[in-house]
Amino acid sequence: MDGYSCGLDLAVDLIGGKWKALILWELREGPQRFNSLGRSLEKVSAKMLTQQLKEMQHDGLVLRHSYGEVPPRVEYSMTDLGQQLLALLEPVGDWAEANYPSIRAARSA
Amino acid sequence: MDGYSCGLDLAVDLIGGKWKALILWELREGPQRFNSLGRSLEKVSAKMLTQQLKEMQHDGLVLRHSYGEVPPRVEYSMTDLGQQLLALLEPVGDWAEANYPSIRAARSA
DNA sequence: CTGGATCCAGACCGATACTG
DNA sequence: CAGTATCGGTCTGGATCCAG
Repeated sequence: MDGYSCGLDLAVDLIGGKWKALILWELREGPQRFNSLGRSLEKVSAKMLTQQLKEMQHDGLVLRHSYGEVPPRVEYSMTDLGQQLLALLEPVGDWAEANYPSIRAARSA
Repeated sequence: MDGYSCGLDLAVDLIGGKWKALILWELREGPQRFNSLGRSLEKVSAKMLTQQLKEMQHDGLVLRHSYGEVPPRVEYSMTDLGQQLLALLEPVGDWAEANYPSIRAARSA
């Protein structure tokens, strides 16, 4: 496991980025184009989106498919690895949403 | 959900920090003292550890108990919320560890 | 449309020294 | 032991302009 102390360490490295988990989430219903992703994520800049997508490609979580067209059309989709990871992340998101009141309460205490 | 676009967004905010998931992990077998945590995490500085623990207290994930002793003794433990979250994070860690070979392969490709 | 390149402010984080 | 305070370098991330 190289420099990782445990699996969780590696997992944080894979999706700890500010946008990566959300990118997977947005891809849950199928491939999306670059600008479509950008609109879905609203607050992400093109620069960040490019950067995070590149890292996720490099980690084997997403796939980039460029149609060789003009004007350009590029679609991003999840790999098998990405889909597996998202499947584990969904319960975390559901839990967070369900416990939002508790978290709010803790924060305002 | 205030500024959060979905539950996953909130979850990333809760444990997206570089050390938070690992702190929960280290607390899985019971309360730990400040320096003990620091040694377990190895590469974390006292400053970072303090900071992340504070945020996690504020979010209701960990509890800080100070025995009013000299020399000081402070123990950190998980709240119920923290334990629930860790339970969901463990499969993610297990998955990452199991798929480490695939990830390595993707990275070196 | 899908980016790349550059600039810049602020956040992040490690090292060090200090306190109760 | 369990932190706090400060300094300074690095990295993040937004804004802007440019290219194929």
